[in-house]
Amino acid sequence: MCIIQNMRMSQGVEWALHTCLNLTYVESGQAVPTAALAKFYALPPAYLNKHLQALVRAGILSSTPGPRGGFRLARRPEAISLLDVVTAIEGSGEAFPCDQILREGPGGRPDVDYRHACVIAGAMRHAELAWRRELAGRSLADIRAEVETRYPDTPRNTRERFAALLG
Amino acid sequence: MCIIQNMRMSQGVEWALHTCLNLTYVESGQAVPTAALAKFYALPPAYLNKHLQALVRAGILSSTPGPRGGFRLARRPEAISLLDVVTAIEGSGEAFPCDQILREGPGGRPDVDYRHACVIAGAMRHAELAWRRELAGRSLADIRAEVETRYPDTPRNTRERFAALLG
DNA sequence: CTAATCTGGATGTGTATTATCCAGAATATG
DNA sequence: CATATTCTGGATAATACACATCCAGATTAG
Repeated sequence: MCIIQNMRMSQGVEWALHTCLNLTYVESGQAVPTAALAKFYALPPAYLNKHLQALVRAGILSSTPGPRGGFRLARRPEAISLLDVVTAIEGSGEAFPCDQILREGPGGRPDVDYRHACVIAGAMRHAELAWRRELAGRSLADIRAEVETRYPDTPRNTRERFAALLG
Repeated sequence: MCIIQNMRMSQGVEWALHTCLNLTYVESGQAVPTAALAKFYALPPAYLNKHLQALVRAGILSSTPGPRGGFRLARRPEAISLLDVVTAIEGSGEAFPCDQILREGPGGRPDVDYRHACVIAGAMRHAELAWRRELAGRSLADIRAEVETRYPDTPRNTRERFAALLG
């Protein structure tokens, strides 16, 4: 009966955010392979690796092949925003798809780009900017600080799990 | 090569927003059938009708069956926000899908609802609230006023097109 | 040299979005 | 009252996309 749907970002965003956050607890210089990062949350390794590759392309992670290789943060946690991670996985395209239906409307002209001229598209873009601004204002370091305030065991738990997985 | 995707809302949102905006130009009391609303932008009538039904269920439009029937706004344009229309089509679910992967992590517990406990999920929700707030702050009347400032021909064009379609 | 690991392309699978059609109900008009 | 018009909602089909796997090739530690 209903066609109601949900604008959803891919689950990979969740994987990427948690994985990046965990990597802030790895002593710098040490790389973590896909297999260990996947086991951390029981994620499918091959597919998680695709997302890790996207994070490397975005300059958020760096990768090293070979034994003792894997992934590590490419920048300090203070310099990685939630928006950086979201954009790396989801792309920077707008959530409101302006198909420029005004072209077919009265007074519509084929030479006008209604993605810019349309007031509705502008309003939707404006709202998305507010969303991006919020995400850009929060770094992995901010998130980590809040986590440690609310769940003091997290650093120990995380490091122990990594130790076990890398053992 | 890439798995980069785009969080996208359905195209129906664009159809619904433009259609509702056009309906603000119809003299109240008059209903416009699906066929006319679809021709306005050369949209598929049967599918547009599904979206119109969703707008009726949301209390944004009211519908009348029979000859001279169709759809009209159920409230004044000042009382219909962009968020109302977006929610009617897209639903009110969150765009960030928290799959609670923390359950599988160190110290993860099956009895905790990580959609609330997870700091990352909270930050994503916070950003979405900023988006919703922007959309809730803009009414169809606001949009119409901005349209008329920038494109003074719009009221005449819209009414003429409706007159032609309603014959 | 060998084993470990990343990279990126090819491919498969299932779900969601897009779209159509039809039977049934409601109603204006003559 | 008969008829044509229009909405409603269910069934169904086509297409696109998200999710997932696998493999060959490149890189590097030991």
